[in-house]
Amino acid sequence: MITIKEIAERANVSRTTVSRVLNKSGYVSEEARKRVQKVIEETGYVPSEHAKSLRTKKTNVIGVVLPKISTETSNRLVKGMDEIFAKEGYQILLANTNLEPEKEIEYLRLLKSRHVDGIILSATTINPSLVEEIYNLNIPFVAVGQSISGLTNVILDDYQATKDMVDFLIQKGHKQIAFIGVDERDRAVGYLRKAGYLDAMRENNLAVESTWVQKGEFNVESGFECMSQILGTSEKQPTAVLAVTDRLAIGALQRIKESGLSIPEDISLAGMGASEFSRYVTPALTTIDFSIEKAGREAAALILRKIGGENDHGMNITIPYRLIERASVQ
Amino acid sequence: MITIKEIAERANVSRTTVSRVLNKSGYVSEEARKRVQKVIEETGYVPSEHAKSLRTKKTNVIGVVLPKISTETSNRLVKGMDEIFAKEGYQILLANTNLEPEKEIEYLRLLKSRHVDGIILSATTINPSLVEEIYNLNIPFVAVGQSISGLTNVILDDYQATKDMVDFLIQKGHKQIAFIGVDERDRAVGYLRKAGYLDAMRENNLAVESTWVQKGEFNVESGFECMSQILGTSEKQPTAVLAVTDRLAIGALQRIKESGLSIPEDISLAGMGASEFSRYVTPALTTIDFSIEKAGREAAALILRKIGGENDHGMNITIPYRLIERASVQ
DNA sequence: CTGAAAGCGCTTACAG
DNA sequence: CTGAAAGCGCTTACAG
Repeated sequence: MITIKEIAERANVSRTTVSRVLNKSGYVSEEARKRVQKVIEETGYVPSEHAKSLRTKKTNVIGVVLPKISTETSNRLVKGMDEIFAKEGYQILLANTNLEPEKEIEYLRLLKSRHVDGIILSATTINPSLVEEIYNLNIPFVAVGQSISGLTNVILDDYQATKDMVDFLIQKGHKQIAFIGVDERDRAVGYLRKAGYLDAMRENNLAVESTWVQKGEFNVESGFECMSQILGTSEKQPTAVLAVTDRLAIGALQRIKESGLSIPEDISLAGMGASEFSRYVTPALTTIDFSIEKAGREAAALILRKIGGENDHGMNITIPYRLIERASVQ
Repeated sequence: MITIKEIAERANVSRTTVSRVLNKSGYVSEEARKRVQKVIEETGYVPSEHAKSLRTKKTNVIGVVLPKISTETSNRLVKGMDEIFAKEGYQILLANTNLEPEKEIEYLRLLKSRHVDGIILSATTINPSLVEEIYNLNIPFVAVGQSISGLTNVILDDYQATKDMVDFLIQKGHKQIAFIGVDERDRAVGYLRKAGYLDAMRENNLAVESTWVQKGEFNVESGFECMSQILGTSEKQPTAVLAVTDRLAIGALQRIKESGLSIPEDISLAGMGASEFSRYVTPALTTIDFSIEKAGREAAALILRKIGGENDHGMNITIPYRLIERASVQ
């Protein structure tokens, strides 16, 4: 690999001068600049970012820790962040924890050792040792999806969005509403969305049969099975079902169809997340758009400001959501 | 940021010794090791990868250049790669060109300057100056999706897969088969898939009406419009339609339904790509599974071997595909 | 306008 | 078993 030393020798100047033309800093005579640029052209020399950042303490790399690499949410988040980062000359170093909690701490340290300028964490479950690690990290940090106290958080209003959706169903005349959730250790999707559902039901004086509340996982098959449970074990059949993700909702949709019931005539169905394909299933799915890309953009903008030295003292930004009404609810 | 120097001082040893316990290399007395480890624990010291790789010329980072960050194909590719890389302690540095060709060269240089150990490029359109740049890069390199001569390529058999799908439709009794493609500058998805379609038709002595061959873009709406063209302008209506991506196929599906025709009774429909939701539309979509994750794993494995010093002299690996038969074709 | 020299935080022959 | 010193490829006061 060719270095600044070789460029300097070939152009008959010092390394200092080469550095100056590279960074367009300080004075360099037109003549010297020409010679250096010519040699750089000829050799295809590219300065080493490592050596540079060893001095400058700046890498222009942001570490992004994802719970799962291949979900639509992760993708849209990364897409939103990249929109901002690309403009500012930052790149993303990916760290996929694959839902293994030990990996989070491991990757946080790894990213630190790589001297990323900042870290964005898309959090699902958070435990005290993780939070402790984050505090000690001492690197600009933003959490997305969960609120960690004392840190800067970009959050989705999981609780209120779910409540709104249930209220919407109630307004449509439904009184028997089932719920397909996920493990409550996932505070946002599991705990808060369930709380939103339960509170909305309670505030409207609607009873909740225990079989109406199912716990699934983040995939279509699980939605199918949860729906089987609801259909197979409930004394009173629900007239509407809310699933906390579109994937779960689509699984439920398959199951409802297979049992010969129609949507929305027999059962109304709603999802959450506004995944791309939620509008292309039949019937199109009523869902919540959480504006994940926007969350990504906000997180990126925030971390850039922190890197720029701004101290926001642990502010929270809540991304607005909207309810998308489609044919699956009547 | 705390450095090896400080650890050495606190533990009352030399930096050399600290380095040795860090890397578990050379001899260190049990006593010294204990002292050093204790100090590391206490301080939360993490060695700088930059300084390290400045010496060792190794970063354990692979640059991945993607044409678009938020497509299912990109995601599955990255997922496959990450499965392999995570095991071997490598991380992915993302570069999203957003389909802007100038960005490819720019990012290639940037990745080189960051001393990534290797680069994987998911290529769509390739132009001579890009290829030239790649040759000059002099870094372990693997291309996915397109075959670039002289390089190591992981390719999908776009031509044969499309031909197989058309043959399958013909075998089902179809003679009037329409085709929704994309710009042929995209060699794999645009050019080769179209060639597969045309050759299959010709070899079976089937005429192709010019209005049956439409060119769209990579989204659902475009499939909808292409289908409108086919339905609105063809003298003979096709009895089957093949779209080169599932997204295009789903757009076509919407359009066919809107015109009051049924699938597959009136028109059979096939897509390509086996996107997650292709099975959840109604009717479920017949499609080609290209095993993108596997392509990602193969690409990752290949680049690791190249990094390990193996010279494969520009080998090509073709990933097997399979046709998934579902309800949308009869 | 230019360059010698120090320093960023590591690793690694080399000598003891 | 241990450490002094050189060196990786840059940048940046400082001096001229």
